[in-house]
Amino acid sequence: MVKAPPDHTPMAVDSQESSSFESMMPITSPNQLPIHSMRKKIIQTVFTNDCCIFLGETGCGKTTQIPRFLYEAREKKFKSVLNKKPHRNKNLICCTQPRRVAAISVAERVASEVNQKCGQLVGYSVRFDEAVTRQTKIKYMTDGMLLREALLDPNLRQYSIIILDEAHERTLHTDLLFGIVKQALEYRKKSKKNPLHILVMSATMNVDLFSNYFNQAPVLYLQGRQYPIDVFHVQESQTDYIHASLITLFQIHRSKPLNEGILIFLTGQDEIDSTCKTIKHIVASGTESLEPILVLPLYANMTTMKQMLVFKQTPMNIRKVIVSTNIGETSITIPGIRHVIDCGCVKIKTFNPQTGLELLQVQKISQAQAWQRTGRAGRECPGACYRMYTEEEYEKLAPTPIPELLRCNLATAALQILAMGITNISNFDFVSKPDEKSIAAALRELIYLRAVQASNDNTYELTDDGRKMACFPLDPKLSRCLLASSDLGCLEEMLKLVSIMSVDTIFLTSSNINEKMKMQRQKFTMNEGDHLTLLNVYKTFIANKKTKEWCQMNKINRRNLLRACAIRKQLRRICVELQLNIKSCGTKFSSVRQALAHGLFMNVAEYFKENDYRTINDRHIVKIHPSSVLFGAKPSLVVFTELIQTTKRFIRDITVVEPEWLLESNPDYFKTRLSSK
DNA sequence: GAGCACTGC
Repeated sequence: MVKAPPDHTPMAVDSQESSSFESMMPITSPNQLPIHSMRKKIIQTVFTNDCCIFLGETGCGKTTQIPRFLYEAREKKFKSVLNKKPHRNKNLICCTQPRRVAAISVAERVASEVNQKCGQLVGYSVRFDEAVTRQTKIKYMTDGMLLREALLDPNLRQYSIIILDEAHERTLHTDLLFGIVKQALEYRKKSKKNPLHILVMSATMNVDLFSNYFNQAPVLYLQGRQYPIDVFHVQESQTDYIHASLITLFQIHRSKPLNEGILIFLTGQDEIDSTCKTIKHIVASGTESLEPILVLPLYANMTTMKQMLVFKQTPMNIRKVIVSTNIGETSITIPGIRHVIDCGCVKIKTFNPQTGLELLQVQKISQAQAWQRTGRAGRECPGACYRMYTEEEYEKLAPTPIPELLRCNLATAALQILAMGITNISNFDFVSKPDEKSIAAALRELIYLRAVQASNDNTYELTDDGRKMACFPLDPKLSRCLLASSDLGCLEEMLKLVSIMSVDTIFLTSSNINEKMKMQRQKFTMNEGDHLTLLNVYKTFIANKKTKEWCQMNKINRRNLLRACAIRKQLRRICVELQLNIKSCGTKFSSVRQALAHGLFMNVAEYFKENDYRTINDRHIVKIHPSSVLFGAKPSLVVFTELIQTTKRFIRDITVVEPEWLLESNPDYFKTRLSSK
């Protein structure tokens, strides 16, 4: 059953998979896909095994075609044997995706291929959006959505086939699902009715890891359709990848036809904005007569309108150059790209459980990521990739990125695992097991938050509050804030605040942030700190009918604020279900700050000296982030949402608190820690 | 007086 892996040649990619924007591209008839020649083998492998692994690069059509194959094969079998269809709304086939847009757009595509509307036979389910009816048999969903369902039914009984797609990305949710579906598989095998089949789909890496995890599950290799991509490495190691990228860019620009688009991968907003400026400057300076270039930045914290510019067709006599973060790696597919320039680096957040510090830093990419970037050059036709690192340097890169589960705070994951009735986290069957210290740190945090209590033998159980906290799609610290605000009579305010804290920054930032903009911002400033300031923005946004004009005038990211509104609605519904005390405190904001202190009491810093603060928990010396409204002020005691190290250690989103609040809410914790009093 | 990558429930 196992075939030899294909050569690791440049990947081929087409428009069959991922991203909502691809519907703009010409659709290839699915019958042309090479995967159809393997149909029989695919069906046989899935139905004769509990679990199997399919490997295939993007573009082999596995995401769109395989669920359909399996559905059709099963229908045929049922019709011939029983002459009737399986039960309604059971025996679903689901296929998980790490991203919402992928789940939705693939579902829409497959629905149209069977000449139906989305939500009939083929549907999707993502947060805030669902197209599923009683007729639905094939359901595309985000991995996080299936994880939510697993909290209600850990055995996932409405599914007969579960496909974990894009498993190589090793997202937190997919990794947790590995353990959950494995357990469900064993349970359903024992119960002997309603058998479950698991299918893991991945790019060509981690084969042994996945196969071994599922007791030597068989592996099937799927051939992709390949557009060749030429890969070039620099001859000598580069110290300045931006400079190297610029030189490469202009070499391509001088020698290649203008209709061939160029995609440059860099690491962050500042770097991208300044590089775009430099490119424009070089072209405009006219020291060398160059053909015109349209330079467009691309990163997540831009308005949707600005992001959409990269999809626009460029006139024939202008070169399109996109300078992007790794949002351009998987999330957004840009048409017309023939050349990729890869700086070899990525900005990534890591968490150190020992120190509780989050680090946001530039790191080298993995080999897998290098190929993912390379693949972006050949989505429509042959292309080229220019790597700003030597071949030797490439060989030294880690083969795959570190799974998210191994580099994040595990508190939320631990709470979810406990909520599914698994009392010993260390016994949870992780694909890649996190450090015992990380698990211990997460449990300690949950105990402090009174979500969990230790019973004997290394086992833990949820408290009543913990069960409630697990219902919220939030960091447990924020769930605690909600419960506290219910007691303090300010849940309405906290719902708004927690929702804003769940989205990216609502302020538009750019390098040309001017004084006028700062003045606009100051209108919202509350002296008690950033949290009440954010709440103020939210309220003013609502009072101004959520209009685009108001957002533009105040340099507010409307997309993120609207998202916060949707989150608030969802959280409020959960509060109603949990019968919390939904009240407003009016203008008595001190209760909001007190409720914040109840959830964020592990994030407290006291004034130390000059511009330095010291955290109560681990005695780190930190500074107030310049984006804070309290920057420059020196309150003696604050709580903060986030402690992150970039160039320095910063605390972000800060509120002034009173020592009494802390002592009253968690006397044991603070008795020994607070130096004042 | 610095400047946050990307997902997801």
